[in-house]
Order: sequence, then structure tokens, then C-alpha cells
Amino acid sequence: MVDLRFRDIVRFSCGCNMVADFELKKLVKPLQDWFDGHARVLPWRDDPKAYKVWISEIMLQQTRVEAVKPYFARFMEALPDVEALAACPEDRYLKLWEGLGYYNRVRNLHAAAEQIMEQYGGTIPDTVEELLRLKGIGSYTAGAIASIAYNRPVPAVDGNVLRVISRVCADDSDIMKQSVRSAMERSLQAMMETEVTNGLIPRKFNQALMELGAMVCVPNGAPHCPECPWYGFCEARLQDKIDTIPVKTRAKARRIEERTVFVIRDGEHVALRKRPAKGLLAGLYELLNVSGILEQQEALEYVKNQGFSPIRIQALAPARHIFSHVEWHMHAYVVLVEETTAPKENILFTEAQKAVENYAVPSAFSAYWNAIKMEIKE
DNA sequence: AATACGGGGGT
DNA sequence: ACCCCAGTATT
Repeated sequence: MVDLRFRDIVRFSCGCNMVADFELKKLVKPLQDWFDGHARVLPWRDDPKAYKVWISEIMLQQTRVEAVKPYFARFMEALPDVEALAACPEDRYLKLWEGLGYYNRVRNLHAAAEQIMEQYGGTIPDTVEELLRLKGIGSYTAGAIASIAYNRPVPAVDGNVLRVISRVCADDSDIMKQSVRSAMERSLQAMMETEVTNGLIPRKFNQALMELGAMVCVPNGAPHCPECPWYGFCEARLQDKIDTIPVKTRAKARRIEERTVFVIRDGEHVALRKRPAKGLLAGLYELLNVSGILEQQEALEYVKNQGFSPIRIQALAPARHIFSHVEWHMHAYVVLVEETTAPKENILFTEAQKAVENYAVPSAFSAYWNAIKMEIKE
């Protein structure tokens, strides 16, 4: 077997820095052994069939394990296989995703399910090349599915892996750069192909790398080095660079948007509107709202223009919601309207209970939408 | 190479 | 406040 050494990884990956003069097998074995004793029990781990791996990996993109758990259970029950997902209407899968964020993920999931039905007879492909052609599956997810579901020796480089590998080699490359990620993928690919004949188990190794990042070499706060299977040879620790590695350029500041939100109601109905098919919160349902801050008279005028006959208007407490790149500062009014009111075509004026049950309303509106939900419960 | 795209938890 | 999260698609 080729005697790949750790410094080869480092050189492949960034060409800078560190050399650690130990063999790669010292990295693999302790990690896999540690994982055997410390792996969390997760709902998508007991039975690593491709569909479960796929759905969980998409949900886990930029999302914490704890947040995913309830969504995963609900999703698997409602849509237990590719065929069911492919046949699911938009409003239903959006409702299943409601509150999880990055809604294009579920839109792409549905599109990919259709692709899989048409091109692969309902079977999720097992190669990175084919997986990459599916909507919503990029380099990480293709590697995760191929390795975890099919045990192929391919890397799955996510934020955890970037952090853990950077630290163990004390590599100070900026992990926000695509080039750094690609290089790490290439080096891990080469290593895995070699070591798979020497005890490396792809599905175990990749999950272990991520588990280490999630539980020991943590993203926030100090890593738990004494618990780390790599304690003895982590270069970042040996060189006292735990606080400076990984290196990441910080994102630019958010812009702030002032908006005015309308809770338009009669005794039992509430007004909702479906958002455009593209852009922020695409396809979800929202309380009517406009850009800018409207005075009460202007607000009343707006509500009339939407086809309603207002009886009473009252200001609500302002609320804010923070997205990745935007921050909404919301001013709001509750407007009581006549029951015979006739809103414009693009507006739904439905029973509050039906609205809550059937339509996905983003968390951005929760300051106002939760009040409707509470009412339903009584 | 940048930017859009959610929401929530940690420090 | 700021960081980050089992990232991807688009520009």
C-alpha cells in the first residue's frame, strides 16, 4: 500500500504550512474507534438507506441537528419514499418545511425526486457524478450520500470537516475560500481511496469527522481537547493556535428594511398572500405587508385598496426578524374588516384555522402569526 | 469570487 | 453584538 503521510494532505490542501510527521493511519483508526464509542444515536443513523440519508442531509444543511429532528420524523412519516415526495404538491411540502428555513431546499428536493423517478426508476443513484446532477445536491451532499448510504470512499467536506482538518494540521488558510474546500476534498479523496484497503470505513470515517466537529472540536467556544482522539497530535493544540484556527473572513453586514404588516381579520377569517415563486421565502404565505412605515391613515387606505372594508384599526407592537442578509423592522396594524369584504384576487381570506393548518407561514411573522395560532387552540 | 437564501442557538 | 450551523444555486 502507498504510505501516504499526513504532510501530503497538508501540501495537497493548501500548500502552506504545517508538516506533521506521522502516518495517516494514526488519524483514521483513533477517529473511527472514538466514533464507535461516542456516536450519538440519531434518527437517520439507525437505518442508513439512501432516502433517509438524502432527506436528513438536505435538512442538515446550515441547520443544527436538534432543529432537524422533529422535521425529519414528520417528513418521513408524511413522505416515506421518493415516489411520495415526487407526487407531493408544493403547499404540502412547504408546510412540512415550515420554520426550517432555506425553502429552496425542499423545492429542490421535490424536483430531484421527480428526476429520480424519471431517470432512475425511483432509486437514488450511488455515484457522486450522478448525485451531483440532482437539484439541491452539491459537493458535500453528494459525498455524504455516496459514503454514508453506499459506503463509497468519497469525502463529505462540510463546516465541521473544514474546521477539524484545519486544526489538526494547523492550517491557516481561509476556509471561506472555495479553493481551500476543493483542495481539502481532493486530498481527502486521495487518502480515502488508499486507506479504504487498510481499515478505513467510508460511512464511519466521514460521520466520525463530522461528529468530532460537532461534539469535540466545536464551532462556538473552546474545543474539548482532553476528550479528543487526536489530542496527542493536533498541531493547532501543540502550537497553541486553537483560538486562531480555523481562519474565516467575516460576512458583510446586513441591511435593514422597514416594513408595515397588516393583520386583516373579521370574526373568523384572516388575510394571507402567497409570495412570489423566486427570492426570499419563495412560495410561502404571508400576512399582507409593504415596504416602509405607514401611518394609520395610510394603512387604512392600503387595506381599502386591497378590496377590504375596514371597520377598526389598531397599532400592534413593533417586531423584528433577522435573516442572513436582511433585517426586517416590522410595524404592524390589526384591522377588523366587514365579513362581506371582497379582497383582490391574489389574497386569500380564509378561516384562521384552515390557514394555520394548510399554509406555510415563515417565522418572520411569528410575532403576529402566533397570536392567530393561540386563538385557534382555544 | 460574491451574494442570496432562514432560523435559531451559543457566547 | 457576533458567530455558526452535516451548503447550494445564481450572478
